[in-house]
Amino acid sequence: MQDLLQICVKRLKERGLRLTAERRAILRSMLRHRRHFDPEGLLNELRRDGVRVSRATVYRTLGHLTDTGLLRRYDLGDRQTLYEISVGREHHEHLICTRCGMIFEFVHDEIERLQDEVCHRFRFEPIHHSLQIYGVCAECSRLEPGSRSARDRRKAVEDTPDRARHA
Amino acid sequence: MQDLLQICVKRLKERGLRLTAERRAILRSMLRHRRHFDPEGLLNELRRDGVRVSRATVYRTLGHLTDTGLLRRYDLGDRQTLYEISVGREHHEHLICTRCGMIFEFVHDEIERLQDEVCHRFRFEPIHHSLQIYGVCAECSRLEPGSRSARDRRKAVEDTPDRARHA
DNA sequence: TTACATGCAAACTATTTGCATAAGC
DNA sequence: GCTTATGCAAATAGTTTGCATGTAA
Repeated sequence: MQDLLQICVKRLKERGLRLTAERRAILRSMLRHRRHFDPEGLLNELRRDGVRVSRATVYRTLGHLTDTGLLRRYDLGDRQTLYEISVGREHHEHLICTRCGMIFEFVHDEIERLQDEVCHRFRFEPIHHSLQIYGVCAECSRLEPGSRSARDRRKAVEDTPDRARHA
Repeated sequence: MQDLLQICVKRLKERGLRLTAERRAILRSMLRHRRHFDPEGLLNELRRDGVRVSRATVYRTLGHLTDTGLLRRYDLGDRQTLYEISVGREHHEHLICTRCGMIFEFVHDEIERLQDEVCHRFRFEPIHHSLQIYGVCAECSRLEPGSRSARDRRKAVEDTPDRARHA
């Protein structure tokens, strides 16, 4: 994790981006995430840690980090935008439970290979991709016969952003 | 196309949804699209045709049609939400050119099969999925050495919503 | 010292909602 | 006639931007 920070700092400098106190704090905070995070959540963490940083700066910084390839941005629909560190992490796909909002990840080489094949056929130069499968996770189909929308449920669990939310 | 209208009308009635003049106009308008369309574009078409309908009604109706399975909604990221008729159309994936905004579609049974396999492994019950590959299309990599963002370009071409935008 | 970054508040975009009125069935 | 749908305008959520001020290099 320390070296990840080094890599990020190096990359920023290479791009002529300045290492401000705010950016340092944002890097530190985002590097704590094993998985994805969203801008608002990151902002909350920063505030909780006593870091004074504006929402605008968080958005601007996440944008820069995405541009420099240090972050990947995923648009999961329903107004959910997630970021995750791309350094040292394989690209992966998402299973999104529409009941509890839980997001599972999986890596699938063969699917990736087939995508490349398609791109080649279209003479399309792929930069990145994003596969989301929406449905009902094992726990939810076991526990809940009714269904709340992912959005409602997400609001209810927003303090437990990174792990399974089942009991 | 006439029968598609019949199917839609039938489905609405089954769900106890009323066939208002506005909904009729929305159905007529959306059924003209061979491919995807977006809410704002549809609204513009309706207005162009002299139909008086509010934006709220368009959104509400598209929501209903999606709920009843007559439409599929795709969230392509970068604030693009597209709809397309699902009746009589296979599900497909998207190649999105980040320079010209052009969207290509492809169907890939093997990728779908592998997805089902993954879902099964996770005991995840898939409802729908969405695969987007972002990159540069053949024309763009040939024509334009520089690159405008998809968003900028999209604004420039918003009057040609459904076809290739090259030359 | 100078170009780049920040904070603030206002703007923006896509979408949703409350409520009074209108109209299918 | 009862219930559902509509239009309007205001609300919402997420994100971006203009501008004066601050600061890394």
